[in-house]
Amino acid sequence: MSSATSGARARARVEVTAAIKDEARRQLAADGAAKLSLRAVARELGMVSSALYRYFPSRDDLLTALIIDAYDSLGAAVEEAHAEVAAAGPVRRWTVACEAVRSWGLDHPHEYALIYGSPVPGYSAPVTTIQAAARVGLLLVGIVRDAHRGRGVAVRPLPDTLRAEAERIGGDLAPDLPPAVTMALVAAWAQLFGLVGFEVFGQFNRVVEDRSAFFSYAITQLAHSVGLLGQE
Amino acid sequence: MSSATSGARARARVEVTAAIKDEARRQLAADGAAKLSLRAVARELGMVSSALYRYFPSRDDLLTALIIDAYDSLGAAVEEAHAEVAAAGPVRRWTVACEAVRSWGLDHPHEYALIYGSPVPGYSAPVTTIQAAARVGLLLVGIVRDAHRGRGVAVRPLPDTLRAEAERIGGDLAPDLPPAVTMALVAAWAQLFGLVGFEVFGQFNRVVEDRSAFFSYAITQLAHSVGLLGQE
DNA sequence: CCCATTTCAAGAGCAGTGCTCTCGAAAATG
DNA sequence: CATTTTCGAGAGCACTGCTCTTGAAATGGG
Repeated sequence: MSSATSGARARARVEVTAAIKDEARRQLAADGAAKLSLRAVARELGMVSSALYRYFPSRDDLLTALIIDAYDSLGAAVEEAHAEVAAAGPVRRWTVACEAVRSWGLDHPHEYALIYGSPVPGYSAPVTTIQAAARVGLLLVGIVRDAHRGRGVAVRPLPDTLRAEAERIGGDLAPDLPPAVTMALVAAWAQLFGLVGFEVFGQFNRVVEDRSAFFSYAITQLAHSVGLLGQE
Repeated sequence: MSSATSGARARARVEVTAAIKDEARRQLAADGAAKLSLRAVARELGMVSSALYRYFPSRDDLLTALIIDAYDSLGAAVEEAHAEVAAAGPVRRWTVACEAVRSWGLDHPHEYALIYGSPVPGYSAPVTTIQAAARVGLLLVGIVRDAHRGRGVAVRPLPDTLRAEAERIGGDLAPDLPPAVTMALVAAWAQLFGLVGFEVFGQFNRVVEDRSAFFSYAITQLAHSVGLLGQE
């Protein structure tokens, strides 16, 4: 029962697993999560549907694997885009990271819906996905923290009610950040995905025309709100 | 072929249609859109599944009807909550409206997912839904417009690139609003649903503990961004 | 090296789904 | 009253997720 690699057998297993995920990802990107069919995946791979259950015990498990991959794909895309401007100032780094989230969402609408739209399988995400989901958030934290170390950020003061909460959140990942900045950053994090989600899901359809310009404006406002620009 | 009411027959038809939607809404609220089954709805109503197709030509059409109803339900909830503080200042009106959106989302997570999560049926929403979808947005516009008429709102200046866009958007529904306010309002609109969506879909799960306090803080920041508070 | 154990693909089969078609009864219309 | 339209019921098709059994491989210990 050892999960260790036992030679050619184990190698074939990871290969088949990867092939299944690849084909599933293809169907997901083409038709969305609702139309993803285990039987169609198996058919396309030339195997019978019951064989597929040796690799994924259920459709939801396959979907969960795709969710984690989607988080990873988004995280990698954002990190890659950010890496090219890692030496620039915080505003540029912030802008590039946010734009990368938007680009990825527009390029992968169904994957975006899978992770930031309604959670399709069970209700609460397995713990495995949490790490993958945190990548973008952590990168944004890093940008703001560097800016704060560099020259101090100015943000609207925080109500006392939230001081403890902000210190608790900040304690885990950015103890050097003032509580007001931590809280503003969490809000900006959610708001960024609100902006991208509205565009990806067509909520801007008869409202906003020049969506690139609008998004660029909106994330600049967000940069303000976390103290990356001028005084606030 | 007249669609006018032709007596008892037409009355029965709207009654059955309503019963179908009610039962479908029940299943939607209980198990989510993915598990909504035409056959189960028919079974529960004591009719055979094929009879249901006389009222809704497909599952997607039934879902579309539920989407419109969900938009209306949300719109009504927000308008009702707002009506009780219609005489108060703009900040209170803004706060109450945003809180009503959050409450409705937390109370109806599956309906919320249906309209603001991934669009389940076809890709682009039918024109019918647009009106229903606009209710909350229009209410927010009204609050900010009143505030502007009252004593003028102050907002960060708008880049020239977006001036035309802002005037186009504002021209349809709030010509008296300065372009910078219009644009900030559109952004705040999307960001509000980003905040609610993150909470409803569990994205705050191991991050934010006191979500009520956090939300209250975040929408106050949004009120700032549309010029409802202090300077800036 | 050989034999017991595990791993896996294949097939049949079950319960459920959306949807279409036909048929007969009932209601509405001229 | 006769005719047209409307509607419910049933059978049936193609599809889904999933389970169980069967037989052939590959694996690993004696």
